[in-house]
Amino acid sequence: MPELPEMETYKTLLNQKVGGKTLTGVSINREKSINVSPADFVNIVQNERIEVIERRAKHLLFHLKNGHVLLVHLMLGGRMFYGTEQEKPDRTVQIQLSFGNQHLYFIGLRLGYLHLFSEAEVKQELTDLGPEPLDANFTLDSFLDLVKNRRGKIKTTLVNQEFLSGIGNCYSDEIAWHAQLLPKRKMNELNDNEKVQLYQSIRFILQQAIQYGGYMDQPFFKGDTKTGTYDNKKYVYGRAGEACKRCGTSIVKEEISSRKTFYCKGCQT
DNA sequence: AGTTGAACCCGGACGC
DNA sequence: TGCGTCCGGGTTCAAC
Repeated sequence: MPELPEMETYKTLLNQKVGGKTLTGVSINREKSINVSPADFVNIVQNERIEVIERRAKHLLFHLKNGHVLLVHLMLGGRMFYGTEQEKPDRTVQIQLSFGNQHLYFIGLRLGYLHLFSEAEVKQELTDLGPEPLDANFTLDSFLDLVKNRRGKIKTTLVNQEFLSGIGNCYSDEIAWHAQLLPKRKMNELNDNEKVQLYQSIRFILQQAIQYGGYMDQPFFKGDTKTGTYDNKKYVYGRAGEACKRCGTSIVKEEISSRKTFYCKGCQT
């Protein structure tokens, strides 16, 4: 499931591919994926130019010239592909946005969606999100302040979108491993050094994952070599039974707060 | 404030 | 090849 680094990668590539382009066609194959009637959706979106694509947490915002915004959340299993009819993967397409003979395909949307809002409405939709962990304003001091009243586990706190936005199941494990902390440790039981380390690991892991194009291994377009190269860089997530890259101990998989969690018993404490 | 559990959704993996 | 069954998992919401 795409998290911050995956959406950041999509954002960069989308701006290159469709930023400034005009939507020539819209095809809605699954009405549940949108929040207005298909007719209204087409009326507002068709022949409109996409000015810029922005990311907020795990969402993407397609800003249209007419002031409307397409708010995308891929949730689980959702993905996008850009290319011609021939290049598109052999998968069910829920929504298709066309730019001449090139199309942006939304695939695997189940709980994921493409909602149409005004600028004011979209702002309202995103009000409950916590800070962006990679924002320049998100300093060590602001992190320590944020953590002050937290008593939950590292794992559940990191994936809480109201605490920090954009971190999901995969990167919370990667961050805890990098910080050498057990995911089930309580926030309020961390000492100052551990809190500082956690902050630094959040920034490091997310930045590194973006640099490697995230871990979604399906290409965004034909010939895409950027997307998904973090997949074989992963330290713990999905590596149960494999050797820890730091100490060699076998990585374990355990359910923590009803979430699949991976960590190393050898070097995380 | 934290935790748990259910509901949402359906493509695709799996079993026979 | 085909049919039935069940899983995954971010988010929301209710209950404790």
